[in-house]
Amino acid sequence: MASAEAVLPHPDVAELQLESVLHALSDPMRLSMVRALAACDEPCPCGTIDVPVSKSTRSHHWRVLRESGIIRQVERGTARLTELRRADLDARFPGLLELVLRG
Amino acid sequence: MASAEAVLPHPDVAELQLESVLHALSDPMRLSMVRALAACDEPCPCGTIDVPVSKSTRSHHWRVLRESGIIRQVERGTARLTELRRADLDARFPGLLELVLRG
DNA sequence: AGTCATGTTCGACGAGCATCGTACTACAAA
DNA sequence: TTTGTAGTACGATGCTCGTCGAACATGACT
Repeated sequence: MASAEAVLPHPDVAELQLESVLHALSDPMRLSMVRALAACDEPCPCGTIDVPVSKSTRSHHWRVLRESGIIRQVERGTARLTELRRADLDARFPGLLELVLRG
Repeated sequence: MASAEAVLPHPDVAELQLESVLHALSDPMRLSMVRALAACDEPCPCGTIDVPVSKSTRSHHWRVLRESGIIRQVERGTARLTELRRADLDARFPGLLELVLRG
């Protein structure tokens, strides 16, 4: 059958808060997760991005990134397809993402 | 006589850490301080920028901004002349400051 | 000298956060 | 059905951070 996809709650583009975004990106672990995610060119299960922390901590970080509007997640089966909200971030904070990815 | 100026320790341009800068800017109070500072076109005593916190808290925030490399401070008399490190920030993280000041 | 202004430092307090392990949910595959 | 896989939720722990007041330092001005 067609894959059942459930969308999680995400902040709208207009609701993105600079403080929240900066705070989310100021954590080294989350920063590396964002950079790793940028290397994928398609939405990928967040489990495929490995970071040296426990499963629950990783889940926590993805939540922070999602709630600040940096990533978008869609549930498919047991997996949670994750991608950067490039266009939204560029629209709201032009240049920020590029800057962060360059390091 | 010539005004006695003492320079405080500042991180070098090459030492600026993205995480530290983002963390410093992710606090609403510090963000407003940076924006207020940007409105001055000359180095001004940090006391002239008023924020709704106590004197010691304000001092703490200036220290965080200085140690992350966002501002430069020079002592002159009892005052501490403060300015944004625009050129340094632009060199290291192009576009970031402009983006932050725009909101 | 004495006083005022500018700003730091210190200790304390409360809130938030990064981290973990365990328990739990839900889909998939055998 | 049973087992495995992907991920969340919860409670606990320890650290960091924003905040304050009080004390201190230092230069300027009378």
